[in-house]
Amino acid sequence: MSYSYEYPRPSVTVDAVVFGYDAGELRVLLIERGEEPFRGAWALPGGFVGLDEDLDAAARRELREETGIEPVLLEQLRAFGTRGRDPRGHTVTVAFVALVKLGDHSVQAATDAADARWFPANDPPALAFDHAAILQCARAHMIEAVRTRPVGFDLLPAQFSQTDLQKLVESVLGEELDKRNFRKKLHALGLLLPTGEYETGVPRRAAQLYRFDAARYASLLKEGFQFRL
Amino acid sequence: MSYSYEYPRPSVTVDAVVFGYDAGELRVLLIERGEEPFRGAWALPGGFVGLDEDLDAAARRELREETGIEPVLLEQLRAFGTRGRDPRGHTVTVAFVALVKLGDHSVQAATDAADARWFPANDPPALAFDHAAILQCARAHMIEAVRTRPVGFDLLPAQFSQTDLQKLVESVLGEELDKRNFRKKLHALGLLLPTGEYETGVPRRAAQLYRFDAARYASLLKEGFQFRL
DNA sequence: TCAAAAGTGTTAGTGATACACCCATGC
DNA sequence: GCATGGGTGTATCACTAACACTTTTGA
Repeated sequence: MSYSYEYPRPSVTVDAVVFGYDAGELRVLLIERGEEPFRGAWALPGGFVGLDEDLDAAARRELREETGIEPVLLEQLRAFGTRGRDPRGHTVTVAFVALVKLGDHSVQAATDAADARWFPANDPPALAFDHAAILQCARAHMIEAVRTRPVGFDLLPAQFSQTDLQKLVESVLGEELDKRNFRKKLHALGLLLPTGEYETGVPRRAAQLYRFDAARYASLLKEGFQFRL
Repeated sequence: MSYSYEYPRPSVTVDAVVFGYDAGELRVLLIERGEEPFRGAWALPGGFVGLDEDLDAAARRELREETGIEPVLLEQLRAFGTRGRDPRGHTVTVAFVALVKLGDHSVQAATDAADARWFPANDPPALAFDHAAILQCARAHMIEAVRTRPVGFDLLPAQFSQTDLQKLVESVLGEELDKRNFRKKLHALGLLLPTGEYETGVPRRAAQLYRFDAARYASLLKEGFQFRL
């Protein structure tokens, strides 16, 4: 007996909602389940927590194993533990949200994932377990996050135009924003550095590219600064 | 064998940070542990999740059993699963925040709680496990909550003065607010109904008492209203 | 020369902040 | 009559929201 508890217990899993951004659309990474239950269905990547494993370490490990992705930003959403959410028996899952720059990663399914692909976050396929509810919760989390933290900088490539960032924010919020007001706020924050480079290959005037001033953001945070778009 | 999984697994517990408000101070309900580990230490009420039990049901059950309290408002904070947080073996706990009107409840310790008492939330005793970190997280949650949701109405008696509410908000935020501005915002929200009754037994002009217009708040919420103080 | 997006300022309104005095009451 | 908090309004400032045209470029 490897446990010191005598109690019967629910199982513990982690699931990750991995968001990326591509072609003007927020995307979510899903795997096709290669094992029962829900074999052949799409699901969030995730799996069982090891006996002596931190929750976030477990989430990273499952992500790596099932999809080949190593996210920079991974944060906990919350736990889901409704009775009956897993047909195999009572299972509590701790859901995480991860953000990745899509260009930095090519996904490759492995272990118990038959396939791994990006889907539109706002129009996903049917999902296994209660993963639709978890995704829904993660999208609500993103709406909050995109306004109060510079998450756009984790989703976009290192260099991006102001319009790129605006389109991303709009696609998360599901509403359009005024270009001039958006840029005014952006410049007021003082977190954008022009790189001196420009878009290429566009059939119109090329936009200035910027990068995120992470050092300045870190120092502003220490002074109690609150990001808000 | 009562499990259908072959995996070794962490244990799952729930812990509740129960906040009340009394004598101008935010308070937290703690129990004195009657069992090892940490016997005799103060801790958050909580315990093991039953094999087929919803997380919030488990939290309510543990609260009832250990302290006699049945909170109206109970919401999940997040899961804590750092390796080594429980000396008995890897244990994941899902923490909840509950708000109660102190006058409605008298606490009484039971089951594995030797004692149950209210402590100042901002100056608690040393706590078992990682409960100090959980409490810290719950306090941060309250700071956010008190600004964006009418939580004051869950902590105060049914009738209260504007000053009561302001003092509560101030004690959660840890900063003082301007009386006139506070009242202006409060009235702008339109959620306070004067009851026509007044404070009694105070050696000065008695303050008008109000109650929270819960029906109006519910209907405002449906229209996409966002509470903010 | 056309299409498509880049870039750029002003105004009006709304909400936030700062601030001080008189009033009612109980002792 | 005095001490205590109850109750009230105004002026300023900052931020938000609404709004349209010219410029650059590639095809």
